[in-house]
Amino acid sequence: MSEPLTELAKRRGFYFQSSDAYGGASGFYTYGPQGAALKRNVIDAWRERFITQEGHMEIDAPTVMGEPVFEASGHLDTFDDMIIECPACERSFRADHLVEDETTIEDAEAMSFEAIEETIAENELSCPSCGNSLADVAVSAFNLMFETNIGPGSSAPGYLRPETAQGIFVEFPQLKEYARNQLPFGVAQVGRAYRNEISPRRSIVRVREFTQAELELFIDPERDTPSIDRVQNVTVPLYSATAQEGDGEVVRMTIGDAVEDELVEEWIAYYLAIAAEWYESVGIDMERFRYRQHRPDELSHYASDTWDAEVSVDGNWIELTGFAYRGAYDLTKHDDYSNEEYTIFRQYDEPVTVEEPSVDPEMSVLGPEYGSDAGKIADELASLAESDPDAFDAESVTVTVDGDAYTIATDVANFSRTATKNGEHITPHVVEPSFGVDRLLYTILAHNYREDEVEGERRRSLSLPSSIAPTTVGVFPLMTKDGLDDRARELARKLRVAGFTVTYDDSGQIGRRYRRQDEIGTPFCVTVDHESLEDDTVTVRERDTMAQERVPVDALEDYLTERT
RNA sequence: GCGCUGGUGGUCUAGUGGUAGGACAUGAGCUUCCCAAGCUCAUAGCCCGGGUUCAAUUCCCGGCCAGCGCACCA
Repeated sequence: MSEPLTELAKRRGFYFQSSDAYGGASGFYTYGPQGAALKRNVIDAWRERFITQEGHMEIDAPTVMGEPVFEASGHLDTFDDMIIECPACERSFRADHLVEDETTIEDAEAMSFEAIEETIAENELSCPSCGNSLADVAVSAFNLMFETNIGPGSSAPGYLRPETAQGIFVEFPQLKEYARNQLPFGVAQVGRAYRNEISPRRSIVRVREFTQAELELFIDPERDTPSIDRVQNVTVPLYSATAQEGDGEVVRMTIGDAVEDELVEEWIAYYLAIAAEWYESVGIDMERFRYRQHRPDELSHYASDTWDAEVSVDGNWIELTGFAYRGAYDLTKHDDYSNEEYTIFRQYDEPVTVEEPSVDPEMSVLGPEYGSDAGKIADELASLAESDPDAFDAESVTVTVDGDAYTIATDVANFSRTATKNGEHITPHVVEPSFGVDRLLYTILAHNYREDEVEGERRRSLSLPSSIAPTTVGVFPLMTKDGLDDRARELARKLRVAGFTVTYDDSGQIGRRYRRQDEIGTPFCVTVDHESLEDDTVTVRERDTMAQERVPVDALEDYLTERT
């Protein structure tokens, strides 16, 4: 499997088990110097493509939020699983799924623990695995969210966010101001999220603390369309839901055709296109890459179309990114649960006049005249305008408050049969590409890991793209004498000033130093030798081909810039 | 969470009821060399807790961690 990679990752400082000195903590990893640099470079590349080039904005929200946020988002329910464990075979199952599968109840998730237990007992449900009766077996809770308390005591429970997205949705009312109330606009966030996974697996592929890079694009579903024309010729490998059900296979087709055939929702399609190009640029092997559509049974209840970017590593497909059309779900929920409005005012091209009888009573008349009844009279006038607008054709109208009839002059009521509307409030729809950064790093390492033989010796290297390699250039003196090391140190300093990530190494034989850099994916090594002292040139050695080239020191910066 | 297998320097590993040996890597020195050469020296290890025992890294129990399967997750 991938032991050589895990071994290399630890030995060379990409990532390793966290707090090993205390026995380790399952599902937590520390990125070492190389890993942290690689991660930073990949995230920077992501920002450049998905934020800067798209003209979106980035925010940085807290990782802890209060319970009401997750009540609204649905995570408190959907991440709180009801588990039942069979006493005979000790397998555990989702109790709510069991009830849904075996009875006519369709929404067992909304039931209480007691109700689930009763239902299981009444229907004499048994273990799907061994058939043992599950009646009178207790249902226990397992919440995937890490819980904490905000402030002293337990009156204000909070949770570590299970996804970065809610930090964006929650702040929508403020964020829309920064977008000057104009759709579409995109808000991105790169940050940590936490899930108390039952069993973390496969080193950094499934962990309890991970980094997400998410983009939430807010659109007007009726007016906004993506620039498909700019990406229509991008070819992507699509594994559709229907293909998955039959014997279908991955089909390579252009984004233009995929949208034309209505295989992929057009906004999703746009992101599939730019993401495919981006994945390739950071070193994903596109021969081991596909976009897989969620089948209807795995779609989230709010998503109408979702595609995952998946890669094959060691023969297993792992998910890198989810591209989901989330509709109005998230904003509608927060609109309902909070005190704010999660809508955008969509202005009409032309103001429209609509039939909408209304009154605007002169309270400066009604108030002095009727005292404390004035408010109620105004309310009654409003109802009357709705129920019988024609009544206002007369000189006066009569309304009844608490059994007393009041006759009000029509012009005091300020009746109007029509209203002018300049627009309406709409709830934007959300398109969400959500990247798992740790899995991406794992894949980049796995897809670029090379083993070959050079003169009988095994050579291991990471063929990372220069743009994301932790170190860009290694600078070595051929020998530590005749001032070669001083010259090399000076060159290293100069290149650092020029903005390159440089490592200096004069330890041991030159070949050993090349190999060290090969293992951490450094694309270039520069060697200062005796010739350098005479004509100010150096040897540049390229990682993948091991080819060497003589380059004047003056031209070195340009040489490296062109190739990174 | 359940099951199986495992846990010895930074890495890979040998071995043992009387507290450990190698290789690689790393550091210093010699060598001064364009792809892990050689020599000398050095640094560094039995996952944690309990039990049995005169004595446990070794045997037993529990835990932690890892890989895999189931389940869970996307």
